[in-house]
Amino acid sequence: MINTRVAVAVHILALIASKPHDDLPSDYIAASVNTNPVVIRRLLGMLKKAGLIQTTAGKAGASLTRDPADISLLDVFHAVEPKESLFAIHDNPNPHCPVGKGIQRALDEAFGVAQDALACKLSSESIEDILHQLFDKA
Amino acid sequence: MINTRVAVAVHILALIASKPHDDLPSDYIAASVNTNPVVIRRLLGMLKKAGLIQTTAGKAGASLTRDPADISLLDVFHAVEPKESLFAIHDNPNPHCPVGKGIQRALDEAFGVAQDALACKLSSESIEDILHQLFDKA
DNA sequence: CATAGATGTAACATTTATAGTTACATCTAA
DNA sequence: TTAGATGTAACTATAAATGTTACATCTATG
Repeated sequence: MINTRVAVAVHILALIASKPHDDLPSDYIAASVNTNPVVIRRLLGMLKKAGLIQTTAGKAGASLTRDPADISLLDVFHAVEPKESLFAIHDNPNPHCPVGKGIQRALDEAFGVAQDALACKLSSESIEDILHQLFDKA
Repeated sequence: MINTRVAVAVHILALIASKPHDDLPSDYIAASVNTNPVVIRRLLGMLKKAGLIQTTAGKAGASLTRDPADISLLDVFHAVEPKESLFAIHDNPNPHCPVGKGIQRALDEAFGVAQDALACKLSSESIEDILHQLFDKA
């Protein structure tokens, strides 16, 4: 199971996007997410490093660097998840066994195909889509 | 990142499929995977519970219950990964915040789409495909 | 310019999942 | 009967995720 960072980061970005004219302190965001403000600031740091938001030390609030429609869930995923492989593969299979020798490459290939499909879908969903889900009455 | 159980389980099944006439003891499989035999037996237990293999207590070896072409990586995934959701979602977002109130449902929806795409690809790859990757010369 | 309130970040604590290990009851087959 | 397996419980070790405390530093304002 993938950690909650992706979910929380989307929550944060949706919150910022939903109040573009307010400066939301990390305490406020933390109250919405229901966690510690430092957890929020850590994630804001990662989102900033990924270029998705802008902040100023000492000054409350964070702002999106681009339109919510142009921030995909894949962007968010990559911002908060450093590992490039979704599936872990065991180390040091026996190189003297025909299966052990080639299994890592075979798994890389097979898992890669699946991961690409996941990434493709994530790249087609945006923060704006999340906002619509949140606020558009069915 | 997803645990190594899926990778190891595929390794195990490929090994069994590659030697259909041998009874491979868990010690042998463990030597190929490079881990402890009990780890292998645990995974064999899960694969058996999922109906992918057959074993007999006290008797060496496990056999596939169906053709390698009919065992998909999605089957393996579900056999060793009990959680139905790939992405974790944080608990107890603030219900008094408009974003907090609806975020879980929105994320469920968004992540579900991506997870379905992943599952689709995994279901289209079989143990037989892995064997081909391992043994067919390019 | 002092100060209240914010960010940025290090350091530590807690919890949980994963993986490895030991031990042993039980079964199979020779 | 006995050697060699499986099945499984129980314990250990390790790592990752999350929560928390503390504090340096910055911003804006009276």
